Amino acid sequence: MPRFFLTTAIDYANGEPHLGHALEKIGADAIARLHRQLGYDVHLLIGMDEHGQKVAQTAEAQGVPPQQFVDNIAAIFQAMWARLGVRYDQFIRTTSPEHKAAVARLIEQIFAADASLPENQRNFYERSYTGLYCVGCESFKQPADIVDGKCATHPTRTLEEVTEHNWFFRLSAYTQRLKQLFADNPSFLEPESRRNEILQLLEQGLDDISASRSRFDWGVPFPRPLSNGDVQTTYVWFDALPNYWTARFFPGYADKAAWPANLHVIGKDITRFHTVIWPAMLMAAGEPLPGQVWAHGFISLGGERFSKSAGVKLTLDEAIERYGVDAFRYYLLRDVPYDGDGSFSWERFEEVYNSDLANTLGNLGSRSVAMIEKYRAGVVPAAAPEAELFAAHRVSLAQARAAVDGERRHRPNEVIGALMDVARRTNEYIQRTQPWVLAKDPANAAQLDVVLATLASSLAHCAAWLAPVMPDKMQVLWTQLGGSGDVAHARLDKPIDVGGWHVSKGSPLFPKPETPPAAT
RNA sequence: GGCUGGGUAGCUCAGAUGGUGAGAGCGCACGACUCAUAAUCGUGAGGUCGAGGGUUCGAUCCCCUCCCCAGCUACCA
Repeated sequence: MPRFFLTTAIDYANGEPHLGHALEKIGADAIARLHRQLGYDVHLLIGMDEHGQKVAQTAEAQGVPPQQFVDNIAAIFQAMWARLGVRYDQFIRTTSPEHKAAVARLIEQIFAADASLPENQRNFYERSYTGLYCVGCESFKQPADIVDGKCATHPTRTLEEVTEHNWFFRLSAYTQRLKQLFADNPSFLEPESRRNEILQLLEQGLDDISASRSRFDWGVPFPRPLSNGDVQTTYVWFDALPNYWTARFFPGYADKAAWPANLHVIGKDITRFHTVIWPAMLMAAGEPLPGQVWAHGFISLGGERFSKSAGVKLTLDEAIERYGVDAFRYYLLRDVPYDGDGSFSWERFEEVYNSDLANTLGNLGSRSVAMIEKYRAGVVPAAAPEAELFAAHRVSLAQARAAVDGERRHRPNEVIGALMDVARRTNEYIQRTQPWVLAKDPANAAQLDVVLATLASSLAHCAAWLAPVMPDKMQVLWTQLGGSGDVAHARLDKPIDVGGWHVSKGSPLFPKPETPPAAT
């Protein structure tokens, strides 16, 4: 059984989960579930990035010890993932002893490699860093952040020139090897638009980066002191990024999280870290590289962008409560192309819910089950589905397959599109064959058998393929059709035989709300 | 400023190595049907394919200029 180890970005424990977090996790969850149903041995890693100055500051502002603060945030995130049906296999936290020990291990691995290199080529070296420091932000500012000689966010403060002595990582030495990586393996980073940006960056050449910092201590102590004896704190690159690699050092995960991962799912804002710094670190440590980095787009709300640090304008609770978790997952995955940006609006949500879920899919389920009950006492005839219709269905399913692990991989919205084609085509088929007319004359019994078997089979495929998107609702549909057990165990790469299944009509899968929802 | 990708029906988008009538879904209008969640099916609506110029027998798709949008341009994560 092929394994598929995928990760999502670990979320910064500085606030509550919002729409942007949800998009990434739901997308990764759908990708993971699709792979499970295609027979992969899947390991989905999710977690929290809990160190750094901001977390320490926020905790202090709330008068809480930092560990207690991040424990609380982590619990909130995990509760949200549970609520959203995000089924991860491992939840990693950078404050875990296992992670901290493994970070030190990775750094030591690089030092070990350095031992055989001439001094001017060693990955880690000490250097003074001089920059303009904003007291307001408590961080160094880059030229882009500076307006008229002042920090853009604290224009009343004076920027101070501050010098720090740190451990540095010789990122500049990897420019050529990274170029080679992208030349040899273009799909290392997708989508292509993001890859182009990184290639451009590499053309400009890379600067070395800090590996340790002195101004905060909420983090992993850098394993080696500076020559002056100071022990500094491991900087974010060497603390957060390695979580994908340190996951296997947690008890019970040595095999499941065995390095390398097949896929890193990240937001487009952190592409550079994952496709330049992270591979360089791994090269320095002599570790294999992850299979692929997939940089998804963002979702906006009324034109305002969501990011990890943006304010919350829409609570996930509101979005979930409107039409239920599964409808929310469907809407996000269907309307936000994973390789592009999308926007959230209540009007659009309602439109998608009514059109796709209630009218096309939900109603197809209702009418099909009703007819099987009415005309065949609830038993799906053991006839072969109609050949021509299924030939068309198979084309759609092949497209869906390609959107999982084929040419168009990691595009859940295309899986959804293909299955909606199946549903629409099946509705047309009903209209064309008019089973209610066939049912009036017993001479048409064989023909009616074919039609009803075709409907049940079409729906079973919809349920199986859309289960990764809407786990609960598709389980209900599957059960209504008479499918046994867990729809999540239905294989997508094998035919589904529905002959003899006992259908049972329930309440509508996607009921329309009694009163129209409030406008945005 | 530099670089990259875009600007196609009301909305979200697909598409053509340049050539009979430019497509899909949704929304809308009209018609059909009744198995079904007043659902479904069919038909239609006529969008200067961002603006101007050029190449060509012919461009929305090629070239040039311009306008607009998004992203990237490296130590908050």
